[in-house]
Amino acid sequence: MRGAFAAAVIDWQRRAGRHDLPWQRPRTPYRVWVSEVMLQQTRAETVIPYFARFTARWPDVPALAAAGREEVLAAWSGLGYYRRAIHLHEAARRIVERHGGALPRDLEALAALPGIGRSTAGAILALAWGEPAPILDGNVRRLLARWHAVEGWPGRAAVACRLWALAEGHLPRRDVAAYTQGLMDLGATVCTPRRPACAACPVAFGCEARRRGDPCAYPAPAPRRRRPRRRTRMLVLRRGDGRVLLARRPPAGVWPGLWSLPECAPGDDPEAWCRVHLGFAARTEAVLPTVRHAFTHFELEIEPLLLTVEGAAAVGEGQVCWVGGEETQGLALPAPVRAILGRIGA
DNA sequence: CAAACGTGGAA
DNA sequence: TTTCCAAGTTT
Repeated sequence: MRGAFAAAVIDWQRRAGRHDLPWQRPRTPYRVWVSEVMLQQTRAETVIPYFARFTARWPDVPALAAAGREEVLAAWSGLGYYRRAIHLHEAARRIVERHGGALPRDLEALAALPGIGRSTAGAILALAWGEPAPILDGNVRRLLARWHAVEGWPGRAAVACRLWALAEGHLPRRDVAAYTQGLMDLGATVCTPRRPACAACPVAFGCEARRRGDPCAYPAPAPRRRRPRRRTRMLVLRRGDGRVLLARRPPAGVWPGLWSLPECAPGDDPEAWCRVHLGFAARTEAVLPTVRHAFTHFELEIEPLLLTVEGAAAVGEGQVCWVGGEETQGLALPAPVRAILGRIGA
C-alpha cells in the first residue's frame, strides 16, 4: 500500500512526536535553517542552549549578516565543526545581498549557499514551508535502511542513491512538515541505533528488517579504521597581572580561526621555545594534568604546562593577545582549551 | 571516493 | 577504557 508509511508517520508525529523544541516555536525559515545547521552531526540536547543564545542575539537574517565573524565564532564555541558557523555567517550575508534578506524557497538556491547541502536544503523546504522535498540524515537513513532492508553501507554512493530514491518515493502530498519532523523524531526516539523500540513503532507493520529478525543489522556499519593518537604540548603563559597568552589559529585545519594556547612539540624545551618563537623569557611553574581530546579521526593528548612570564611581555601584532577573567567568555575557544583555562582559573 | 572537520553521551 | 555515532558538508 503506497502512502501507508507516510500516513503512519504523520499520525504518530501528531500523537507522540516532539512539538516543543525551541526551533519549533516559532518555526520561521531562519530558525529552521539555524537549527538544521547546528544539528548537523550534533544531538538536539547539545544544540538547544546554543540555539537559544544564538537566536536571541541574532533573531533574523539581517541581524546575523550584520554581525562580525569573530562574535559568531564565539557564540559557536564548544559546539564543534566551526566551519558551520563561518558558512552560516557567510550565507546570511549572501542572502541579504542576493535574496533580499529572505531565505530562497527553492532547492537549488538553498543548496548553493555555503553550509547547506541537499539534506539541509530539503529540511528547510519541508519544515519551514511544507514543500515536498526529501531529507536524508542519519535518522532517515537508518529508518529507510531498516524498513526496506537495504544492504550495504550508506557511505557508498550507490547505497546512498538508493536511499535518496526511497526517501523521495515516500514523500506525502500533504503534511510534509509533520512527516519530515516525524521521521526525525522516530529515528531519534524509537528507531534508535542500538535498541529500537519496535513495539512502539508506528511503521513496524511493514518493516522488512524487523520481519527478518534483526533490525540492527541495518544499515551496514562503516568499515573500521583505527584512530591514531597524537601528542602536543600547550603552554599556559601567565603574566604578573594574571593574563594569559592566546594565539589565533589559521583559517584552515582544526579549529579554524579560533583562539588557542601556544603549542610546541612534547620534546621541545618550552623556555627556549618561548625565547625563539615569542621573543620573551618564561619560567616553568608546573606541569598540569594531561587532557585527552577525542576527535573524529584522531585522538589528541594535550600536556599543558604552566609558565610564568616576568614583566608585561609584549608580542607581535594581531594574531596574539593577552586575556584574563571574563574576557575569555566572549572568545572562540576550543573545548579542551576552555578546560585547561578553567582549571587554572583564567 | 576518501578524508577532514568537534564534541559529548551512551553502551 | 574503547568504540560508536549524532538533524552532513566540503574539498
